[in-house]
Amino acid sequence: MVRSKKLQIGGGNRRQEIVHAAARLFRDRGFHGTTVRDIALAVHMHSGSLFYHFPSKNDILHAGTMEGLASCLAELEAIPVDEMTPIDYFRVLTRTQLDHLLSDRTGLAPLVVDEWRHLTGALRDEVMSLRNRYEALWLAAYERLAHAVGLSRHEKFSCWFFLGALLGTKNWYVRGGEKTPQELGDVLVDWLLAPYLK
Amino acid sequence: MVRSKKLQIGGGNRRQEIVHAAARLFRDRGFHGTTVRDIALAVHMHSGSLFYHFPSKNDILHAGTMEGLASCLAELEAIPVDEMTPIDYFRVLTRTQLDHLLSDRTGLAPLVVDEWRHLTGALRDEVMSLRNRYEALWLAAYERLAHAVGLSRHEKFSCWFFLGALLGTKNWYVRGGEKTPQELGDVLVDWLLAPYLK
DNA sequence: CCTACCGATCGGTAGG
DNA sequence: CCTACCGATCGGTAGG
Repeated sequence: MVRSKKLQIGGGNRRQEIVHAAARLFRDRGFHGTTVRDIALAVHMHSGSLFYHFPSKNDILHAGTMEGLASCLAELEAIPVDEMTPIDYFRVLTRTQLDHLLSDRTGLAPLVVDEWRHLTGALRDEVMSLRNRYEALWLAAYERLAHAVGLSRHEKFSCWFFLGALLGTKNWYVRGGEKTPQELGDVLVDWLLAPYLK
Repeated sequence: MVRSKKLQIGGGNRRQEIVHAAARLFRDRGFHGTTVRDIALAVHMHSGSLFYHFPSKNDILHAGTMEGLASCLAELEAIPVDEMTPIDYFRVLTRTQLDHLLSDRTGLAPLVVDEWRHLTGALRDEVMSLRNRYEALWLAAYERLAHAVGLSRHEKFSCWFFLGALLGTKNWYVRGGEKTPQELGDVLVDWLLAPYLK
């Protein structure tokens, strides 16, 4: 809670620049494949200066992962679940998630999916507990859907299959191709639900 | 093609030991998070000795990825597609793939899924061309299935969704849990096909 | 496959 | 946030 004035005023933006630049490098080269000099160069700093903003390289990954995860959660939790049918809600959830993942305006999404694994100790635990909230949201949505349309048992496994299909898109989706991320979300939901919607 | 006698006779096993030990380290710490000294220690060598067997650390990753991918392909291509219905074939394919991925007797599977991305140049190209054969096999199987049971259009996307669900299991499957890999394969196929099988 | 070693680079720090 | 730097470690090599 105790932060220097400098950090609160001027530091905030610079911190974010560092995190976002690092995120893209981590995505392309992996966490351990990226050096602090790579990051510093990308934000036009000298490598030692990074450590004025962050205590360690690990903390940069941690900050990026937490920010990316929090922003994704915020988007998903803003969807008015109580005003929608289970099917509509699930469709909007999927669209929103895919847009977040594939448009990835901040570059942070790949940290949340993959790179966070390189964290250890307390930094990793913090990520895991936020991930639990994320998974709980999806599981609740999937179970609600399953009861509404009569999907099979094994809802826990099925939800994870679905999330695998969803997050796996980042390995093959091509931006500017024939579908926008949101349109791909519709294809995904239809793939799952087509036989139940007739 | 020209190999020293030493490599052909005694070297083969030692080479495999190195590759398999390295694979588990790459899986746990990532390619760049693993040092040649880590690998050497795991096989009770001195770090310099690795370079008697491989020209570089990259070549160890390459060898592991190619071996893992080739062995997976061999298992999948050994399934007698002509003697089975599209549905049965697809089910056996899924079971076999999940057993390969989740039992992972060699430790090479994670290289094929993730770590190969850290390769560059010709080594990466070689992996990609073998991966193309792998993807073509799955796409053919999925299309055959789709025609047989009347799955929706977008077969390319759908197949990739399915592969995402399948390969994504490695992020959450717990060995020795309530399902064997093959049983999980059945759950996965039922998840996809249940409404069409009634 | 070991011994002995190299130049380069790593994450990070001290002092301003 | 820069300057100047550190000790440790990196992937890899020469010579046997």
